[in-house]
Amino acid sequence: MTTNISEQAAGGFSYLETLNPAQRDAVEALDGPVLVLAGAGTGKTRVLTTRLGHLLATGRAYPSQILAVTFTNKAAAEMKRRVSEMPGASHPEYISGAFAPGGQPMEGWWLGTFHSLAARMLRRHAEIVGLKSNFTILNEDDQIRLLKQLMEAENIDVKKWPPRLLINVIQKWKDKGLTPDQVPKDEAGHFADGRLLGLYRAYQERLKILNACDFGDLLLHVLTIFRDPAHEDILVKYQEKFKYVLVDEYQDTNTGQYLWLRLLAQKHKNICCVGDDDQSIYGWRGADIGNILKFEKDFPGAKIVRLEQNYRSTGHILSAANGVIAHNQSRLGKELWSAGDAGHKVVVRGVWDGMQEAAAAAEMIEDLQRKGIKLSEMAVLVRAAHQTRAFEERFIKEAIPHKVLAGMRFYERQEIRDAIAYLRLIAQPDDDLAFERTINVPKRGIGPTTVAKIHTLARSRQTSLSHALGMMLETDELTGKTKERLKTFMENFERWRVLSREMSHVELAQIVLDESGYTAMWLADKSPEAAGRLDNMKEFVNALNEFDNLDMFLEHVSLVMDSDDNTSDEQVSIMTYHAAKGLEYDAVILPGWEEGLFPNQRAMDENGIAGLEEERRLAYVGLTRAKKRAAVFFAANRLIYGSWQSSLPSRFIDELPKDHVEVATETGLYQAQPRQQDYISRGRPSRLADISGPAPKMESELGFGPGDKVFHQKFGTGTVVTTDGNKLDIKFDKAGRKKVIDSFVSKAD
DNA sequence: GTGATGGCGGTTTTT
DNA sequence: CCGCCATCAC
Repeated sequence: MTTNISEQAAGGFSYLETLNPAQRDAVEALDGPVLVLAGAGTGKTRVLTTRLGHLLATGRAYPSQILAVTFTNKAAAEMKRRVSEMPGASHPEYISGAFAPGGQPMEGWWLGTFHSLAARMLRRHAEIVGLKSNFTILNEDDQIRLLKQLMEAENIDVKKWPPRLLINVIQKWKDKGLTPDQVPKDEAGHFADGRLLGLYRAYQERLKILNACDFGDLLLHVLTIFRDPAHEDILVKYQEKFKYVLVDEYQDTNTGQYLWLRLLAQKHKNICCVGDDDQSIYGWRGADIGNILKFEKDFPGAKIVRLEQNYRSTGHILSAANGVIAHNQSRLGKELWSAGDAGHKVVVRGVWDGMQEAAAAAEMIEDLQRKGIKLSEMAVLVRAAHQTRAFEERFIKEAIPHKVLAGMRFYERQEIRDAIAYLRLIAQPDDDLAFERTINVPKRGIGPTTVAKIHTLARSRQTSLSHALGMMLETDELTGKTKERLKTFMENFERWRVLSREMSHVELAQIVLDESGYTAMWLADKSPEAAGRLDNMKEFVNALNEFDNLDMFLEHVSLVMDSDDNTSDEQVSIMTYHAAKGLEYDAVILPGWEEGLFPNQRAMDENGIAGLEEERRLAYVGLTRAKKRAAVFFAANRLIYGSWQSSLPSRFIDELPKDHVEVATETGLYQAQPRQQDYISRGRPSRLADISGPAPKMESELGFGPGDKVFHQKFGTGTVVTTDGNKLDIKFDKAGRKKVIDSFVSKAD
């Protein structure tokens, strides 16, 4: 089987000749540690895939000996696709099965996300950490519900300590590779009155009983196994197996992922990490740019290659992006250049409010279409998922084909999660969370009291809810209709479990949805969204066809959380900056460049300068997605929590170098703002910032004071109640009480 | 056990 | 303004 490979090796590697010298360097340095600092659009993915193909073509390794890690499922799928097109890698032995549905790693290939690869390892050694190999992977919702239950059992006030917040803290520990025993005592701190560490421990215990783990556990458990001297053989086996390690988006790895990589690469030390510090946008999830700096320390003699020639964007766009990112203090520093022409300047346009912004985007899209750019080559990128709505609505109105790749993901929709819960409970009777989700959906007259009874029994017998209910049904604990219904419920599942062995999971899913009454429930529902939900359920059953069996599907669902209906038709894409990483479009529209929204106020409040710089990197990522056209919008007014707020243009707009910008603002809404460099909080101060902020002055910066009569274009006339810097609290005659920036009102008499 | 009502808090980004 | 909850009447 190696014959073909050596023939390839004997011939020249034609694919190397199309690379520039730096790229070629990065590809050909196969042995030893390599760090590739690759700016946006410098051919990073190309280098990675070519390198992967080159490893195969030169016969250095079989696919099973290469660990290739990406950050997103999309990136993993893309890499598989591109490797398969490599001349040296096209040997059928290597490619067969490379395209697992949903981008899961296939037998033989170890190419995937950190999480999917770790899950695969964990399934092989699950029993070491007290799990069974068919453990379920919890989503965020399950995690929060579970923690909440534990808190209620421990009498911790869930109002004072929102489970969502606490689960985040726990998640951060997990991201750092810390089990409950390893969390530094002082770090557990004041959370939940000092009881968070105990909660963490209880939560992990509970997960074990449920035979489940959360996202962080996938890596954490594997790390635990690797670090356990009693199981050294396992680590050694993997270390020997993986002759070569490739890592994409290295700047976004967190500590746990870093430790995982370092352990795995220890034997052969052939590790190649590709990253760009300027595109590090996952600091909030524990990503540590320090990992880039640590690389040389941990792998002495590492070869460092810089890719700075940009092939993606035209000159003005690239210069604009460079100009913005240059304002960041903490960066390794690099300047991208392009051999291409200057192209068009970045358009900056101010509009009155969010609706006009969406209209302006629609208008621009139609204009670009007339100029010959395809809809599939355009994208609207936003800071936060909720911003997508205004654009979606407007595009529907204007009949602009579009797809939203953010916000509610397919598998997170209620009806889909319900359907999945049914399937989960069939596959795993002990899945308590699925049990709770299905027990009274559709309504069966099983209320909290009954569920509590089952809970109590389950807890005292240390068993699952399903099992506890089974026991209970043999007693007289339950009576009448309740008992009847629960019996039917149990019998249904037993029957479905039998069916699942003899029929395809697709048929099974359809039967379960119908027989459980779930379909009927939505058919009977006359709310406007019921029809859409039924459609989604059809799509769901359809999606099952892509998988060989139920288990594979469930694995996919927990890791991917997105359906693959990537119908790359003629549609404009709407998504977040985070989702856009690694993608490129001819034209990119970047709305919402306003202080507080982008840069996001909370990011700045919580993380200060570091937070601001991460926001700036997002701006950089956004701009560098554009090949030919980029447009930045900001609105003077926003509807926030149902009330209108004036907003100021983002400081990032001022940071765009003038020579590369074309201002297209009609009403003079935009003028450069004089401001101090190191002053973070500007515009409306947040609740948090208020605490330490400067004491409010009686008079605003523009000379408004309490009692002044003022006029606002949107709200009409009103009276100033209080002032705080340039922010006025005004009681409007018609519109009620609003907070407004003083430059948006004028004195009235 | 269920459905209606009203108060309150919340909007960052994802595997 | 929305969705989530706790509470209350049936």
